[in-house]
Amino acid sequence: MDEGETGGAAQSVPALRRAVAILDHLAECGEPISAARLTKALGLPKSTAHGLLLVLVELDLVARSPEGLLRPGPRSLRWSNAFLAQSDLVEAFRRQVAADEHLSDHSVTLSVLDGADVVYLACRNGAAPLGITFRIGMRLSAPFTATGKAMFAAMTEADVRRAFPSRWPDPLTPRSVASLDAFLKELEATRQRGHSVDDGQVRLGMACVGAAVRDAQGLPVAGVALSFLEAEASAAVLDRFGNRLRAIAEALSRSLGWRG
Amino acid sequence: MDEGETGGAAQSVPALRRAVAILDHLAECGEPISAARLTKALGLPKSTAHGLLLVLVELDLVARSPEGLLRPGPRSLRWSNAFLAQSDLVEAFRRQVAADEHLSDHSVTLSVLDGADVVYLACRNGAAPLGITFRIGMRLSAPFTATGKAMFAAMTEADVRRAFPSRWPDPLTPRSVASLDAFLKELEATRQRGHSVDDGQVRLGMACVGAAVRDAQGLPVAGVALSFLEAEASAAVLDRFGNRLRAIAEALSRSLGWRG
DNA sequence: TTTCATAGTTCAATATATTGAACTTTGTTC
DNA sequence: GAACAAAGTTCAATATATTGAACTATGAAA
Repeated sequence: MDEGETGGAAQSVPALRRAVAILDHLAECGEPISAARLTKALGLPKSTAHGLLLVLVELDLVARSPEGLLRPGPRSLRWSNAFLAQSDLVEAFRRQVAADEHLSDHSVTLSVLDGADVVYLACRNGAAPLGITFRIGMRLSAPFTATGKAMFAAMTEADVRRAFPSRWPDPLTPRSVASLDAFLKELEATRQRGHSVDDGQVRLGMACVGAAVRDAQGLPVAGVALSFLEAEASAAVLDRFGNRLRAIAEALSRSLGWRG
Repeated sequence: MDEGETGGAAQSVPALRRAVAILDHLAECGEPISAARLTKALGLPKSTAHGLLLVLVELDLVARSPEGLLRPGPRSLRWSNAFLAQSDLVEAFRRQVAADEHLSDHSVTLSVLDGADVVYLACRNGAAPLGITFRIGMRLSAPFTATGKAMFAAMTEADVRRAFPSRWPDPLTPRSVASLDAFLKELEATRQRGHSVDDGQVRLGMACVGAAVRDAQGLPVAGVALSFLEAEASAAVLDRFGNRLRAIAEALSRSLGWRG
């Protein structure tokens, strides 16, 4: 999901770009925000924002409270549901997870990289009170997650460096890997081990193992992970489930045409 | 989620409206489609569609395959996740379902009405092989679903008739209620019974009970339902869980400010 | 290979969206 | 209640998006 180039004649469609910027901002904000704050934050002319927001509200992309506060509306649900329904990867993951009884008590997730974040595309939450519930569409800083680590471990160092051109993401816990250099060392260990490990980098008390899913060209296009309470995550357990996960990742990779 | 009015000065923002129409069509289509077919289906000028699609692809709202086929892209995930994260109703449902051990083996769903469909906002799928997996964002014709029946039973006959001005939705199974008049009779039975019942109208072999969630004004804003294999859905079971569900719907309604 | 139809791409004249400025409404302070 | 600042709304001149027509590329049929 790179910042793509338009190719050929440059197209602008500024209304659409601004609508997307508005929706992204509302999503990142995490709480309702006034039109004035939104307009200032995005540097839009008042009139433009006014017109755009009227239509965004009409189209159910934005919801306006009686007090005039704005938050995302429900329209995007139909598109995101359609995206997931038409994803071969998600379908393969859902099938694989439904069929695997070894994983039944644990949280299993599938995510992809989007810039410096992972985005969760499918989640099967287990019963353990991890203190975190994975949600489809949820984003986390990639270097701290088992899925992110697994995907980056399958890339060149140059590609990893390119993903983090400026400041390192804010840590999620005191255990979150603190720098790019330390991250590169972890990735080497991940490659040696065959699967990735998050030992409390996303959430204290939670441990995860992860593995990368590859496409037909061998590029890492997704990561799968399994999460545990830290108390049950002995080295033997992590290894056992790490291997299980690698097998799943391989099965998914093969369904995407990988022939490694 | 009515077709809202713009209020005040009419705003057009046609690029945005057309982008939304494109995304809706891709979502409804259910499979990848060529730009030419999409353009013809929506009656757009070729040039306009061309430009819009270039930008939609650039913004990750649409994905284009190497063969030029179009399908929804991943961008909407962040907005739909934000919408769900900021919904008091969804939050209350998630909390309620997580806390209720009576429901643990069954599929529990929360949906809202959108025109003649219900849209699922939250789903906790159980272990039973219902032959259907509820997904967030998924839509079904409302009259056949337990949640739809529950919501319509809490409306006036005029409002129900207004929701179905033209042809009756295509049945999902041979048991799907066949007409508006038959539906109105079902709604009367639902009101008498206190909860709704779908006895194979969505999927043969699956039975559901449902109840409506009301807002502070007493209007039905959502429905909750519990699904079973038909083989386990004796009248006693349906009644027991119907009552359980009504209690859940009441708790949710109260969290939305209902004081009935 | 040629022909033809369809799909995709480019471009500038025309249509209309954008937005600065003015106005109105709302909320706060004195 | 008056004064003031900020938020929200309107409107037409200006900027630019839209799109018909022309062109290019692709695929199928003969």
